[in-house]
Amino acid sequence: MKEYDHKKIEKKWQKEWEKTGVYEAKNFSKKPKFYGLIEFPYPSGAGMHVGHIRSNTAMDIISRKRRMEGYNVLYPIGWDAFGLPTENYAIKTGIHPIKVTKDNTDTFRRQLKSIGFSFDWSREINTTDPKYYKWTQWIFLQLLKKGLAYKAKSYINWCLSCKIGLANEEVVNDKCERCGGDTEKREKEQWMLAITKYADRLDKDLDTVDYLSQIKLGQRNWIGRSEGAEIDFEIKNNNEKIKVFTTRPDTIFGATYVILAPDHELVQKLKSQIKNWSEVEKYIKEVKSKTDIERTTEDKIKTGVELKGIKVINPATQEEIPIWIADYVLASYGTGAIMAVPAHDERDFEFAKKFNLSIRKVIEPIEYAQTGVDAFRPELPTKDKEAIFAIVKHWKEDKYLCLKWKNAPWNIFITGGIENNEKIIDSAIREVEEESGYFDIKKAEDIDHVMYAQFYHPNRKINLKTRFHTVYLELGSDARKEISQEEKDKHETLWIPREEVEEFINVPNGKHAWRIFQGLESRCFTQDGILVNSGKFNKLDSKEATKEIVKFIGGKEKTTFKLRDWVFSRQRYWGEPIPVVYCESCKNRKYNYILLHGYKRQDLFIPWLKMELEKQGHKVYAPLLPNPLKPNVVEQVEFILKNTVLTENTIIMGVSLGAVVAMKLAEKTKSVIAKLVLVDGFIKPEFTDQARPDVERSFDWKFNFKKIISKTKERIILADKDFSVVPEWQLQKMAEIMNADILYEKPIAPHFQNNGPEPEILNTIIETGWMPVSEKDLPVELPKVKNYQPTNSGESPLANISKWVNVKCPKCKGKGRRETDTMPNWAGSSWYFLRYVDSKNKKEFASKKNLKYWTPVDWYNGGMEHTTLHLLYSRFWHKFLFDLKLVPTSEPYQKRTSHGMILGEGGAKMSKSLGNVINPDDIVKTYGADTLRLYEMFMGPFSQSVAWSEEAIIGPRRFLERIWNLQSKVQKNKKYVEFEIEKAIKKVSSDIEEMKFNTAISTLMIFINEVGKLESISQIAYEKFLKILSPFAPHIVEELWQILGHQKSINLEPWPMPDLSKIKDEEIKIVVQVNGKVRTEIMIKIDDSEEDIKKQVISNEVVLKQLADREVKKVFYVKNRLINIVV
RNA sequence: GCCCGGAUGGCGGAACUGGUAUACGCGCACGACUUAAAAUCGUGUCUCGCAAGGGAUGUGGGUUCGAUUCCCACUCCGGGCACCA
Repeated sequence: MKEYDHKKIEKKWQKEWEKTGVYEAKNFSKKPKFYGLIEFPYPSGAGMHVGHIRSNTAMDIISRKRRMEGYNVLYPIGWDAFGLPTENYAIKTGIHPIKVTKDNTDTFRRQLKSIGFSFDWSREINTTDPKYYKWTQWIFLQLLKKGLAYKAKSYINWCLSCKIGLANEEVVNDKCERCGGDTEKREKEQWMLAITKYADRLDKDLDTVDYLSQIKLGQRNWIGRSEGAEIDFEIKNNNEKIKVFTTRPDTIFGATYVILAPDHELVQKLKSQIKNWSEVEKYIKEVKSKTDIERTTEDKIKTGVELKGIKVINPATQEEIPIWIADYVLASYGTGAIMAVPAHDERDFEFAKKFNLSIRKVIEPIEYAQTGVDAFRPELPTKDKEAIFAIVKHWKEDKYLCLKWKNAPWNIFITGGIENNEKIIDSAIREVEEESGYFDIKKAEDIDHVMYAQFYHPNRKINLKTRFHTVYLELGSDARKEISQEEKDKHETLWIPREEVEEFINVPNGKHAWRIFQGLESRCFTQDGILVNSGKFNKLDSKEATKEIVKFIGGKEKTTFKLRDWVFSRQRYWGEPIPVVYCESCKNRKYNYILLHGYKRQDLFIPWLKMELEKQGHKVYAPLLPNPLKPNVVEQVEFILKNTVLTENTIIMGVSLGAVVAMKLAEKTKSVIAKLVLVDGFIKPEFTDQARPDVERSFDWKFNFKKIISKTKERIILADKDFSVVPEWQLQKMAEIMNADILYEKPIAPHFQNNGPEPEILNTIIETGWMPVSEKDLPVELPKVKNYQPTNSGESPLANISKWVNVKCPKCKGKGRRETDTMPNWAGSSWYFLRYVDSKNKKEFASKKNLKYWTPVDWYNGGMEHTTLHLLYSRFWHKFLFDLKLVPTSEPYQKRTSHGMILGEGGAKMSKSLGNVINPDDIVKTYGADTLRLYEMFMGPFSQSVAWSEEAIIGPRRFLERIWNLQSKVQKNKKYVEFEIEKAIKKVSSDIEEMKFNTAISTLMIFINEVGKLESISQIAYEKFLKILSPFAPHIVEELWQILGHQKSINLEPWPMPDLSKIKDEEIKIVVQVNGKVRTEIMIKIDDSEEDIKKQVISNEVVLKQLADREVKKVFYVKNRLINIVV
């Protein structure tokens, strides 16, 4: 027997696998498919981190097991190579990022190969390869076409000394991470992606996937769905309204002022009416200059300024209330304005206290007893009652009078009902006298704390819904009357010292009242409760009241999200160029618009659009069409043709039936026209309102779509997603046969009938000047630059290359200017898993056939740090591609798990500066890849962070050596240790599925320890063992497999199924407990009856001794496990 | 401040769904082999106690015949978020 020489063995098998291509996935196969995915690495200059190996090995183990289980497995690899570190390195050294990337990926590739991962290297991808990013750019263009990519002003972090824009992660405590200098926020036009349009689905569809629960939670928190209402507050003596978003419409009667975000657009609009404008302006300036840190930490104390001279009307109370601006209200969330309800919101409460604003209570707390003997009994009637809670102080000591009830589980203060017309304080004094006998009251005070309780009263046998007023009483002396026997039977009275009261009181309401009384709890009550001071809504609970009140004040139920649109621009070099060209002349080109209304005159739609377009210098023809109430399409088409001329400068936009007229016009026009825009249009009459047969009969409903296409340069279909009259499939068919772009939107008013601007309509027809590069000209390749430093103006270094920047406009062929921003790192990684299924495709990002076969990803493992952003972004892109029918599923990943980090020795993060970085190459050299793999899987639970240990790695190495040495003990004819091996197979199989690799390995070790004690081992058992070890340590296993005389790779062997019948023991050991303490063990026959076992145990010597003469009260038997005797 | 994890021997950790706490590995100690050392193999290794027995899973309480596991309160460590109406 040779010695275990890991270097030789590992190299030998890595070569062999590469030669035979055993790990290459076959597109299409009769076998079931399995797609396992790891996050593709960023090839940094530091080389591979041992953490990469941990997660790669885990998926490798699963993939290898799946292959042996008969799956066609895809386990691909590639490089996420765009990004800052490489660019910063290029800035420092002047070496081209392409070269840096090439060197780094070469290192990574060599390192990954040295560990023996079963990647399909034939599908390797690289996000910086133009053949790859061509498709990243292509997806961006699709987003642009659908209106999901747009340019907007947004803030970037700007380093004053480096003079470059910084990513959020480069700003640490408001300082530049590179130079330590100051940073500020600068406004810049940036590309944005409208991920918020997918917020709802990104949230809801989490129900359909198998992600770890923390991951789902992380996603949900990030999306931040919150349901509430939008409510208008009218400004007095002005036509403006303040739109407010609130999740608590039930508290509106308590809204005593309104706050706008300092940068809310209304603030500027109201300037002329604001009497203290200079003060307001000063405040707005101050807020702008504050950094995030100042805003969020130092400034927990709230600041703000009243807008003097204007008031708004509270729509519920009709009161005039003041308007403030304050920076704790964010312009970016909800509507950028709130109604402040200081009595029921902590922040508003704090603000109101500071500025002396009025606080009005409109919700009183309620406690529902749900368990215990006083639980509410729905079958019994409920009585409403007013009552008191009396906190009574001792005449001398700091003690308080409490009652311990005898028939109910209550430790509580004195309570009692208020009788007719009785004053609250009088009622408290009377109750104290009745229940305790004390009557010398020195001081009495209503502390103005009211709360409800709904519970069952065991003495009175009814449900009560009681409103408790809290009263404080102080006794003057111990003077006490005799109390009735009836009271004595109900409860005992106790004096409890102040410190013990909170612990003693066991009714939540009582505890709450006490804490309020002690000043331990804020008087601001933020939960749901019962309404007061709310007019006709009094006595309703929050849930009921919310709906009613929204209806009453004409508000709108609305869901908002914390999620913000995705800032997609980077002023950097090393990223995908954004494939658009800016064309000034296209932006400024003036058109002749023809706007066509639908059935009846559409006053709501046309006027604002006409105004808007004319303001921009376009000519607009928007006639009232003949017979709008009995419309005839043919007649209307002729009317237009008679009254105006169609030229190549004409844009026709039709709404509803107007869209039909528009199509017919396009068919009839002599000159080609610029654009045809169809808003909620249709091509079949049965989808018009059935009450309008005249519309149906107005013409033959035949269209010459070929002609329409040839006569229009561009065709756009805009549809209200929720407008039910025209079904989605018809819109899609229209888009298909007219080769039109289709946009689904959620307009402000249904069917776009808002009487003010509908932003989506404007977006569709107003030219921004940003022209998409023609798809056939993709990719827009990154040009070579001399210097990677961003420009002084904050643009990317690309802006300096005039040859690259100055190009023809893709539309008018006039002078154009390329976008010099590049895409963020997240772009290429949002869809890379789709490319793997067809990585060399030149016509599509991946063929539908391959996508259909391989996607979704069955199992995706990655780091916890990527579970919010990367996962969300790629889910968004995937849903978008799904909507375009380009991918077969709406979710990209069926299952997502995550791994813990590997920390340096001692528990600190591995870093160059600490000098605790472990180079995997060294470990592979001294111990071998198999040892490294085993160690990383064995070191701790996979999902948790673990510190590296130089010492502990020897354990797995010794284990492998023991396995190696065991080969001399293998005997063909030996009876095999079936019990041990079958048990191991079962445990290892299930542990791998649960990613419990550490216990799987310990099972393998236990097996080897057991077998090592024997003289020899049967070949059958040894081979089975090698099979279940093979995913963990593939090299040594192949070698031993070959030594045993096998020709074919062990990879091609089937995964062993545990023979459960061999695991079952005839006789087993069970534990005998007396009073829960282990006393002895006995052997029983498996599945012996409880009776038999009891008999055996009772006569057991040890047990008899323990029992002494005590009587056996009870015996608990857990089948085949334990028996507990209670005496 | 909020959210999510975690806390078990000298160390990494194990324990199914509430049923023998400390599997497996490292380290350490002793022994065998050796002239010797390393390697290897064997034995031992939570703690108090001679033993019988008792005590230990961050702390305090609760539920239970029985709690590392469930509930309540708290402490410490790690990660994420930042006034989200």
